[in-house]
Amino acid sequence: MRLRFAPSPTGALHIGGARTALYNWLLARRPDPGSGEPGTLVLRIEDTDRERSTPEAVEQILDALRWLGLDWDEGPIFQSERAERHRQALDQLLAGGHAYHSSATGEDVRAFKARHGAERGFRGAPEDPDPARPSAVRLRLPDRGETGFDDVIRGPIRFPNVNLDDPVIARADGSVLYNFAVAIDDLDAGITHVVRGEDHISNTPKQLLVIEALGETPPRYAHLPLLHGPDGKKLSKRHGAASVQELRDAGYLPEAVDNYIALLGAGFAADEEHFSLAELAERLRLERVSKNPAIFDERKLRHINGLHLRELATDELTRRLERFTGRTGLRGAVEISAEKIQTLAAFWPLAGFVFDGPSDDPAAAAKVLGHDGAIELLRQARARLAAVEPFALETIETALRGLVEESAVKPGQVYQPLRVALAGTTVSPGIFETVALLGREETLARADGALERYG
RNA sequence: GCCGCUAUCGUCCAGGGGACUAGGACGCCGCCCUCUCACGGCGGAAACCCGGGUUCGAAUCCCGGUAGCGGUACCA
Repeated sequence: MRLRFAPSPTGALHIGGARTALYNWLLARRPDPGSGEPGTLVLRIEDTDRERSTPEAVEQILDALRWLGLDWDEGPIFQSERAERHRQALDQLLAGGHAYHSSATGEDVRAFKARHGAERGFRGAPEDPDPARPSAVRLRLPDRGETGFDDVIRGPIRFPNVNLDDPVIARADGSVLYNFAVAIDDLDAGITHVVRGEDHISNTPKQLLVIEALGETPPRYAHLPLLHGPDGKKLSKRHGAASVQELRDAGYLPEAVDNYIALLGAGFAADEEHFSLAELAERLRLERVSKNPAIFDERKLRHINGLHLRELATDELTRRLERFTGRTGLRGAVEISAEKIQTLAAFWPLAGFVFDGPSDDPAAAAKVLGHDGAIELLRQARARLAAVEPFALETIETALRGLVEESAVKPGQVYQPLRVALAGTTVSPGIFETVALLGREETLARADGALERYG
């Protein structure tokens, strides 16, 4: 199996494009069910639009792919670097009478359809090339018969040739168009399976016709369903995150992103959905991929992210969190926060107080410390903590639970004022763990600070 | 308009002629656990687009309609 993926080099790696890349990668990274041989993955860059595909933009795409844990065996191959070969194939078609020069414009095509009916494909009149006035090149299509293929996911798809326009395959300036270039490149790279988005279904007959005119054998095609935003429309910025880069910035783990986007359309049995890349590669079966478009649901991504996050060893999670936040010395706080966060971004709002001091949340203070007896209980908690020996998790817990029992109050009446004194907020990691991490000196200082301010 | 693809809970997936009283997950609601928030556990509400046909029997197969989406460039 030889596969390829060809992201648009516009800087942002769209989530749909990421899934296409991932599926190709998964398919290539496990032994072919038939031969037992591993597949080969070719990266192709469609970079003919110089405005959008700068070297920086291309590098951003590659970076996003690497972040997802994907690699490739050959490439990147730049479409722009293959101009000579494209020119040669074009000459071959021209010489063989499969293509012809045509200066027909979009206007001419519309006029043609007005005469022959909207469903009638455009057929142009061949013109002699005039060096003074270069013209575009169109592929000559047959009127009879149909062009079709057996989609691995969807089954047979057929297009009556009579409905297809003679496609322009080269511009007047000699540069070739995507549907021509990609067909040549797939052939030359020996691609056996083209796995891409559903938006390419109607491009397929054009590519097939090019390959046929060249007398070559086409690869197999599999068209993946598209990904949409929660409103059913094409996924875009206003849906929150539309690119892999945005997901990374939002604190998602690459293994969770891989897991979730692979699930959208994977058609796995419903009993499990928490997978590593290796497990995904083992299970993915193109024939089972769903045919309907999926809606990207960030809430489910969060859930799966939480699963992968809690699976990380503390040291590894610490490493990632330190890189994400740009801070160091986070390990202790990570240890007591890990089970409470779903994304990397959730860590600092939960545990940042350990390093930056209690956050200033007057509403929380008023709500908790304003209660009858809260200040007094905080004072007593402070006193007990001052006397705890040694200052460790178990002894701290014993001391505070003792206070709860002896005061005959609900646990929260002791813990919440203390929490607000230490963290500034009503939500934090476990109170005993927080006290132990802060240490006696810091804990007492913060308790004193709260007593002074609100007492 | 034309060409094409698709149609099961709000969402993602199972189920592909009888095992369907349609299953799981996310989300939502309730309860339990509990120092807050999470995690975890238990329970609940929630779907076969519509109409024909085939068949003893249709969510499942066929046809039509409708809807959604994609394409319709001298873009990729």
